[in-house]
Formats: sequence, C-alpha cells, structure tokens
Amino acid sequence: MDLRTLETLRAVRSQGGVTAAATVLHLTPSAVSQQLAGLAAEMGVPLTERVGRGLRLTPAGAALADAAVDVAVAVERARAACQGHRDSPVGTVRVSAFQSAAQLVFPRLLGAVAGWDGVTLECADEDVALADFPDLTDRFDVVVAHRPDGAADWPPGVRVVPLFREPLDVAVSPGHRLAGRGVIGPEELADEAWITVREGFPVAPVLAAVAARSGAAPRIAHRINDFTVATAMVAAGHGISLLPRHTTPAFPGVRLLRLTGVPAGRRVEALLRPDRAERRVVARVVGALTALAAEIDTVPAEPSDRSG
Amino acid sequence: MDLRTLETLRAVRSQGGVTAAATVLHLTPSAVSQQLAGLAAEMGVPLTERVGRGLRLTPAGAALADAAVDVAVAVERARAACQGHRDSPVGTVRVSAFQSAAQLVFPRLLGAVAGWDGVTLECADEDVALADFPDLTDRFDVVVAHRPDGAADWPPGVRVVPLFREPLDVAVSPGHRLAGRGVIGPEELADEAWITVREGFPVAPVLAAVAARSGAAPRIAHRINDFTVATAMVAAGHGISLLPRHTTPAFPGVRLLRLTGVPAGRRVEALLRPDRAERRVVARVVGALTALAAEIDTVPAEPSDRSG
DNA sequence: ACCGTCCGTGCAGAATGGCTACATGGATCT
DNA sequence: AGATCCATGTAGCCATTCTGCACGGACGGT
Repeated sequence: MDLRTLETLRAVRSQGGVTAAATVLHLTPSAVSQQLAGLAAEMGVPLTERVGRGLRLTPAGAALADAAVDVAVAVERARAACQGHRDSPVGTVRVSAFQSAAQLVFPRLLGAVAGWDGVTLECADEDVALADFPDLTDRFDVVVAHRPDGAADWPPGVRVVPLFREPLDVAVSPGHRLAGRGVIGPEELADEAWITVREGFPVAPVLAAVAARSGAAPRIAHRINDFTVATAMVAAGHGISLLPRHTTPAFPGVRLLRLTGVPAGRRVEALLRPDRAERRVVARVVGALTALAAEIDTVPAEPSDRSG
Repeated sequence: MDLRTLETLRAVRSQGGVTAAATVLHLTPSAVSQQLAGLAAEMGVPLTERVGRGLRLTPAGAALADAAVDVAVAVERARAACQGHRDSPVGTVRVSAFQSAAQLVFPRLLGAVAGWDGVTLECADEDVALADFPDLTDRFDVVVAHRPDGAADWPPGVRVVPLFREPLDVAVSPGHRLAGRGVIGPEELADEAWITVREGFPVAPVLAAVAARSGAAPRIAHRINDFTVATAMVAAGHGISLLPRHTTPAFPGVRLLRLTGVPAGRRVEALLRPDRAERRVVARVVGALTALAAEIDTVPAEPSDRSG
C-alpha cells in the first residue's frame, strides 16, 4: 500500500488504461501493470478486469480509487500544514490554459508571480474537447478550462474555481452588411456563413443555440479552433464567427457585435484535482488567477472594432 | 513523503524519542534518524530539535505528525473500502488488556472469534500505569484499559470505546470482622491494613478517596498489582483490598462487600488509534468486545463469596 | 478468414533506495 | 571526571522497483 501505487490506480481510472496512465506518470506500461498486480494481491481482491483489449476497474478498484483521492488530499494537507510553519509557500506550479485564455492570462499571471521567491510557474497551452478538460488535471496543477452557457457541470471529483464569464460576440468584417450595428438579434443572422470550432469543443453548442433562434440550421463554412486564425478569416470576409469578447485577439478591422435575446457566453474556470488544490503554492497561484480574472470581468468591453 | 516515514514521525512523537520509536517500529535508531532527516529535507523545514540528549518535535513537526494521523486514517479507510467488496473482513488483530480484564475478556473474545474465517487474534496482557495506556496503541490495535471514577479523560488523538463500568468492592477474608456483612460504609474501614496497587496505577486514586471518607490516611500494607496475588493474600488474612467486582479471580473464601456512600468503580474501555479503528477486522473485533462487555455489565453480581 | 496493430502482462537485468551494523559527538547523572 | 545514554553519521548489504523485451489476446481492416 504505497502512495505512488494509489496514484497509479487513480491514473489508470482517469486515463482509462494502463498505457495511457503510464504516459502521464512517466512510467512504462509494465511498471503500471506490476503495481496494479501487487496492489490487488495485497488487497486480496481483483481491482481490474479485462474488457476487450483494454481493462476497467472493478467496483472494488473504483472504491479504492475513490478513497485514494482522500488519501492524496490528506497527504497534501499534511504537506501544507508543514509548509505553514515556513515563511512563504514555494514550489513549482504547472498551469494549462486553452489557447485564447492562455494569451490573456499567462502574461499577467507570470507578471504577478515574477516577484515571488521560490515559486516557479510552468505554463502550457492545451486546448481539448469539453469532456477531456478534467483529465488534464492529471498532468497539470491548474487547468484553465471553458464551458458554454448551459453546459453540464464538470464531473464530480474535480474542484472548480470560477474565473470569469465571457460573453460571445458576433465578429464580422468591416465590409459586412451588419458592420455598422452595435447590437443584433439572432434572427438577423440566418443564412450567414459561420466559422466555428471543431465538433465537441466548448463554444459549439452556443452557436447551435443561436442558430436555433434564427430559425434555420447554421451554415458552417469552416471549422477553426484557433481564435487568432478565425479572427483573421473573419477580417478577410470569409464568414462570421462567435468570438469571446475579452480574449479575441486584436485584429485590424474586425468588429464585435453584441448579441441580444439569447444567452451567449462561456464560463472560464480553473479545474484542480482536490489533492493538488491543497498545496499552498497552488492555492496562492489560484488566488492570483482569480484576482486578475476579477479585473478582466470588470473590463468595460464596448462593442467596437479591435483595430486599435 | 512516504507512509512509513509519516508513521515513524508519529511514533517519535508518541514515544518521545528516536530509540523508543525504533523499538515499537522494529527498526534501528539509525533508520529512524535517517527517515526523519530525509523527511525534514523534503519539507525544507526542521522537524525535530535537540533537547538535552533527546529530541523533541518542532511546531512544524508536530503539525505534520497531526496531519499524518489523518493520512493514516484515509489509508485505512481506503483499505476498508476495498475490503468492503469482499465477503468478510480478514486479518490479524492485536489486542492487549490489563491483567484482570484479560482474564475475563480474552477467553470469551477468542471464543467469539474462533468461528470467523481468516481472522486471527493476537492477545497480550499489558498492565501499565494510567498515563502509559495510550502509548500502547502504537503496538496494539485494541488496548483494553481502565480508568478510575473521576479520572481525567484520555488524551485527544485516541479513540475510546466504553466497555463496562465495574464497581470496586472491599475484599475480606472469611475470618474478618466484617465478613458477615453485605454492605459497608467507608467510615467502618479506618485502621484497616490495605493491599493496593503500585503508585500511579488505575485504582490507586479510588482507595485514596475511600480513605478520605473514613477520616484517616489509609494504612497500606502491601502493593500488589496482580489481583490474583492480592486475592490470595486477602484470603489468607494479610489485609483487605479494593477489588473489581467482576474480574476478581475466584478464590476460596474471599468475600466481596459492597461499598456505599462513595463512588468506587472503574471504567473499562477500549483504546484505539484512529487509523487502526478504520480497519474492518478491528471494528468487528471491537464489536464483539462491546457485545460481551454488555453481558458483563448486566451480570447480577451479588455481594457474596467467590468460593463457588 | 487472415493479418496487422494495439494493449496488457510476464520475465530477465539493472538501478535506486532503505536498513543494519558500527563508530562518533554530545549531554546528563553519579 | 568517568560512565552512560541518546541521536547521528558512514559503509555495505539487501530488497524493491523500474526498464527492456517477448508473448498472448483482441479488435479492425482487407
């Protein structure tokens, strides 16, 4: 019964397999398999069962994995209790964010942390499908994720810290027929050519909702995940797009029109594994994150072009 | 940060030193010292400080030791959660009891557990001073301890399961002037020669209280910790003694007289370390223990001789 | 139906880490 | 001041665990 073994069991469950777990743990599949076998032998209960060419946790294994979370939390709490008798928390925090938030948040966050002795920030941009965000917490201490209005809650077992809500505006080129408008309704957007994200990615359902109000299925011309690329395409007049108000990159000529009559927005949140959340450095970084998120939330974002 | 290391830290605190901790952990002092040094290095905070020729935990060390309890509890909870998906709990449970309770409890407990497959009971008689009972939980899963009426509570950090309260009767020989009486008061016991336990042992304060009511300091003729020996001496007329009603060994001719006007009794309780208490086998054994304690508590113990 | 591919598992060897035994430094008690 | 006890270093052994490779089973395409 080892802490590392428990962590391995958790990874196997969250990653869905031995090989995937081995990857995030920086181990070989063989080592993971041996740990599982040893743990099952110690418990006297089979923890995994083969299904197809993969495997799945038995109820006993799942129960143990659940309890392993509490163990990890207790361990980190212990570490924090000890660090509490130190001057200030130190360590390395790994933060991931999806592309557009990364652009907005990482520079400010690094700026805030720059003055903290002994605190190292490792940033990475990771943009994945909505369902895959929680799994990123295996590899990162803090995962900045986004979720469209009305989407289901994140699964249990992951701690969620709200950062800000970001309205989605309609981005059009300067030459577009609606370019002069500040506010528009969904019904005016029928038959437009849309540039949206790949299937399953966070803002996709919002466009579906907007289109539903316009009365027709949206005509999707392009699927572009990177908002910078999408913005450039909008600027060039190749379609319109739903883009987040604060994190849309500045691009000459692109105009953001406010949408009325339909709640169009996304929630930007930090996702943490419960044990990681107990680390004092992590808590401090999350604090800085929420502080700068509050600034973003109160930004007087007016419907205007971003050409500067 | 290892489970074993955390356990070592706890043992160092409860045992009050490296060598003592090493003893209960079945390790050498060197190993313990190395674990402590490694843990402190990992935490970046000194966990121990030298005091005299021994050492003591720093505030940080104490905090970590506190948190280590929660970790151990979480681990055992995890193990229990896993065992819950098994037919029945199995394992070895180490039980200690002070001499007189051992005599009463061990045979019945072993009888109750005899039918349980896979459950092994390791019994040991350990009679220590009142203050030393909690420390026994480092070496045993269940510690049957006793505590005189009015004594202070057990220190925090140890789980207490009440078993039964046992009145203390006055044991006299058949030839004693009070032998024919069933009930007596403290004032009738002045100038008696007492056989009592060693200083600091659980029932000593009760005799002091009884003697205080009799108006004079008790005349202590002998200090005998083993109730069997004390009973034999009482039977032979070498003095009278305060003996527990239920656990006094049967001995030809010894009469137990009920004491009135002063609360004379002791509480028999099971002491458990919180993490050990989480083990399902341990919980089951404690269940059997409380069950047979309930029987003992309702025994119609009449004042009579034990010559049977 | 077959074969390529993927996944989990077992078996060697190698490396890492922890423990024992012994020696040292320091503090207390007689 | 000497003896004793305690904690701490050091060298060496031993156990555990990881890697690398080979094997068996299962899915999916042809």
